[in-house]
Amino acid sequence: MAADAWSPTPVLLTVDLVILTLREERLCVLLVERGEDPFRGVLALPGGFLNHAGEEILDAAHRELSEETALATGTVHLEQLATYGAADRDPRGRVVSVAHLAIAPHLPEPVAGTDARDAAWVAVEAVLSGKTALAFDHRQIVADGIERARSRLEFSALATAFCGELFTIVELQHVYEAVWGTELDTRNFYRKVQAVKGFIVPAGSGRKSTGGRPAQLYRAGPQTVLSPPLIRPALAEVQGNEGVEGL
Amino acid sequence: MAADAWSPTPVLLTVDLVILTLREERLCVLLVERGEDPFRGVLALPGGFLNHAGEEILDAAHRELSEETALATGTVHLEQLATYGAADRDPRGRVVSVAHLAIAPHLPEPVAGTDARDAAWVAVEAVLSGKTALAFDHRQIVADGIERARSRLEFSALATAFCGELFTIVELQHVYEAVWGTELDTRNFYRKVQAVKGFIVPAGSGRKSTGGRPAQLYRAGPQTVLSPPLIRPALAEVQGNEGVEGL
DNA sequence: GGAATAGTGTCTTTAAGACACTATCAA
DNA sequence: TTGATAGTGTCTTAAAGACACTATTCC
Repeated sequence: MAADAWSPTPVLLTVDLVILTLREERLCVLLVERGEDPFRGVLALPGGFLNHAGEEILDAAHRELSEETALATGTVHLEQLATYGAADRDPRGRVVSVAHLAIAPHLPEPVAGTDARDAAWVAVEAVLSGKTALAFDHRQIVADGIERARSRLEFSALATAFCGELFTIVELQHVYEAVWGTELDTRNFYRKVQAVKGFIVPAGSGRKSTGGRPAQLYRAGPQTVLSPPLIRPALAEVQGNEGVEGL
Repeated sequence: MAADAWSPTPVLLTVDLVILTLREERLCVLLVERGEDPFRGVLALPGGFLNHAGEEILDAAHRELSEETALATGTVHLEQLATYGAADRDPRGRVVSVAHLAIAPHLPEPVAGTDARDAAWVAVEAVLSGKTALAFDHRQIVADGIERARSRLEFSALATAFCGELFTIVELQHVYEAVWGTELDTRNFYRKVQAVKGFIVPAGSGRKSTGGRPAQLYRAGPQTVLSPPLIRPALAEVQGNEGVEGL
C-alpha cells in the first residue's frame, strides 16, 4: 500500500490533444466547443477522461483522436507532449491532463464530435495571440505543442506526417514554412532534403498536373532522425517581437 | 461535472526523480532501496505520492528532491520529463507517475532518505545495461532522462548545472564527455564554448592549483539557449550497437 | 628541470546562405 | 506562346573536425 498515516490523494486523469494540420498552407489546430460546464461554449482542445480504470493513456489519446478526426489511427503521428496539473486549472477539482501532440495530413473538413460538439480548425496564430480564447490552460498547451512540432521538424522526419502518402518536395517545403512561420529558399531546400539519407524516397513521377510541369513524387523514407538536421533559421535576436498581431 | 453515465476513474499520482550528477567523471543517477512492498529491497528512483490534494506537481518534485539531496532548491535544475501510466506498471493499482529530470553539481555522498531507505549513486551504464535492476518501469524512465539530458546539453546551457558556481572549461568538457559518453577534442571544445555568446562568463583566475597551471574560472552566463549549439558527434551509423554491454 | 595541468592556432572539409535561371506541361 | 509550376548550379561564408605544441605553476 501507500505510506504511513495519510493516504495518497486520488486525482482525475484526462488526455488532451493538440492536433495540428495544414489547411491552405496555414498551420491549424483542431478545437471543439465545449458542450458542458465548466467553460460551456468556449473552445477547447479535444480530449476527455480515461474510459475505464484499465485504459492506457496512449490508447485513450488514440481513441479521442479517432473520435475527432475519423482517421485511420495508424496514419497519424501521435506522441506524448507534457502533463499539466496545476491545482487550480480545473474548477471541478484536481484534474491532471496528459497532453499529446498529433500531426495529421490535411483534413478538408472537421468532423463533428461524438457528442454533438462543434469542431473547427483554427489558425494557430489566432490562438497564440490570444485572439481566440481557450478553456482551461489549453492556450499554453497549444503553445507547447507548436514549439514541439517546430523543433521536431528540425531533427526528425515529422514533416512527412503533415503530407499524404505521396507528396512533392514543394509540398514538404510548405509544411516547413507553415510550421516555422518563415519563408525558405527553394533551391537550398531541395538541396538539403535530398542530402538527408532516408528522409524521402522517390515514388515515380505521378499524376496531378495542375497546369505546370508535373512534380516528382516522394514518400517518407525509413529514417526518422534527420542527419544532417534541417535547422530552422535563427529568429535574428528575438527582442520584442512576440505575439504582436492583428487581434 | 464529468460526462454522462459513467464517472471518470480516479488514479493515484506520483512524482519520480531522475537525479543526475557527475562522480569521478562518470554520470550517475541517484537510486534508493525501497523499504516497502511492492519491490521491497529493490532499487528505485526517489519519488512519492503528492502530499495533499492541493500540492503542485512541480512542488512535489522539489520536495522529493530536497528530501533526497538536501540541496538548496534553487541550485538544482529541475524539469518535467514525461508521464508514465501503463495500467500494469504498479501492482497496487492505477498509479501514474510524472517523472522529472534533475541535474545536480557533484554531491560527494548520498544523503540517507527520510524514511531510512538507503540512497546510492549508481553509474548509469549499470542501469542502462540491466546490470542493476530497478523497480517498476524505472529503468525506462532513467533511459529517457539520460537521453533528455544528452539532448539538452546540445542546445541549452544545462551542462553548467552539473558544475558548482565556479568551474573551469576542462570541468565543463568532462561534463559533456561523461553525459555523451564520448571523448572531445580539447582545442575544438575551447573554441566552441567560447564562441557561444552568454554561455559562460569569466570569473577571474582563482585558486585551486593542483600542481599545474592554474585554470581560468567561469560561471554560467545569462544565456540558456546555445547558439550555435554544441552538436554531439554522430554515433557513426547506428546499426546494432544497442545496450550490448557487460551484464 | 620535471611533472602536471591549462590553454592555444591552422588547415581542410562540410554545410549554410544568397542568388536567377531553365524545364515541362496545359490551355 | 503564354501562364503556371518544378527543378537546378555556383559562389561565398561559417562552422566542424583533425591535429601538436606552448604556458604556467609546484615541487
